Amino acid sequence: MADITSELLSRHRAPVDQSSGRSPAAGTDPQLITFVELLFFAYRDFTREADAALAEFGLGRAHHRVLHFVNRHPGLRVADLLEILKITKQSLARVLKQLVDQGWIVQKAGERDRRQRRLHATEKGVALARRLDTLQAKRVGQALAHAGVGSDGVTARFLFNMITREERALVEALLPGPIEAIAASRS
Amino acid sequence: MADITSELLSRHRAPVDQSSGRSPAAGTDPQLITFVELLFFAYRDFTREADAALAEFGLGRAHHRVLHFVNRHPGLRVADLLEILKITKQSLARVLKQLVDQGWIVQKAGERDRRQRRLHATEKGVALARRLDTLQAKRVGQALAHAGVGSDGVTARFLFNMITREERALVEALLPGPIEAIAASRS
DNA sequence: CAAATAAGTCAACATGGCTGACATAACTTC
DNA sequence: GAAGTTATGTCAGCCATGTTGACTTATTTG
Repeated sequence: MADITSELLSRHRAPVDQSSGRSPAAGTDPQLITFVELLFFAYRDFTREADAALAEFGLGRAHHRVLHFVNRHPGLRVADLLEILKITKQSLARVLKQLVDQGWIVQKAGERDRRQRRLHATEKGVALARRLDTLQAKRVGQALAHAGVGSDGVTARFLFNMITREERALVEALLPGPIEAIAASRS
Repeated sequence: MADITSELLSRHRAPVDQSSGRSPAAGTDPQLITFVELLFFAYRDFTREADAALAEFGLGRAHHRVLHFVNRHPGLRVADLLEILKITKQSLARVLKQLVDQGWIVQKAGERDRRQRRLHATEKGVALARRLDTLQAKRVGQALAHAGVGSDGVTARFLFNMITREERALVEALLPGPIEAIAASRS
């Protein structure tokens, strides 16, 4: 391996370009762009382990998202999933059908409204969801542990405020409690 | 609109399921799973505005990523982009070709090594990159401003530590300085 | 000069988004 | 009870963006 890495790693001493600098977005705090990049890299790696585990079963990231939220919220309806994931019914149907056919999720008609298909993870589905959750929770836990004083509160609030304002109430309703309670709890 | 939202929003009072709780991943701090979900929602919305702006030009998220890093690091090589984005040469080639054909990016043969195609954003490319950066930087800036005491340092360290350990040095080399300098600067 | 490297290319395929149109069952309203 | 609305499912096709594998070309390096 000889080696891209060496050039990238040595950039501070030997920049790739004569001008040596980054093009700043005029009017934007250049520091913020660094956070934008960090978020890209963080998410890139956040999903990689789970994706690899899912591939063992021929599943993809879309299946993961559905299984995750169904496991977290037993009895979730299809319409709820559409709100959460912001995808179309047809996109959801494709992965949901596979999850049901392969025995990860079961559908039960709603008791009050029998048009509804309340979704539940099967035993097998719960086991997979837990395995994936554990992978991602470990990464998050490790990152929080090294983030410094007040990391839980700050991180919870930061991520929550990245959500589009109109969506925040909806997300908060899915969480175990108000965001401020979460921000305060593990600190 | 009558209305999914109402059921989701009322979950704390009227849970969808008799058991009323979430299935915890045994052995995993259940609070951490909340952070996993927050990261999903944060990223979901982080990308939406920029995606919409890109659609005006018939471009997608993949184009954005390439344009962003080329703009940030003028003279970047194809091999560097592959390392950063973790995609294959063929995937990159497709979007890069479009960006070059449409005049967002130009390629210049390397001076020392004429096999290289050093990439640069054109004036038009810089303008678009800035516009997108500004959108995302504003969102991040707003989220940081409401995240509480020490938000910059904690968030920078949190996101950086979400990156796979082996990749961190590479990312750090792309940033304007060591992560600790970034974590310390805007605090 | 031979080998290694940087980049590009062709072909085929998978995943997961999208639109539009239509079907079915069950609930709600008049 | 008929008519309208709602929850869900489905067919068909398209697009963006990822993948593998095989091969080419130009250039640098040993």
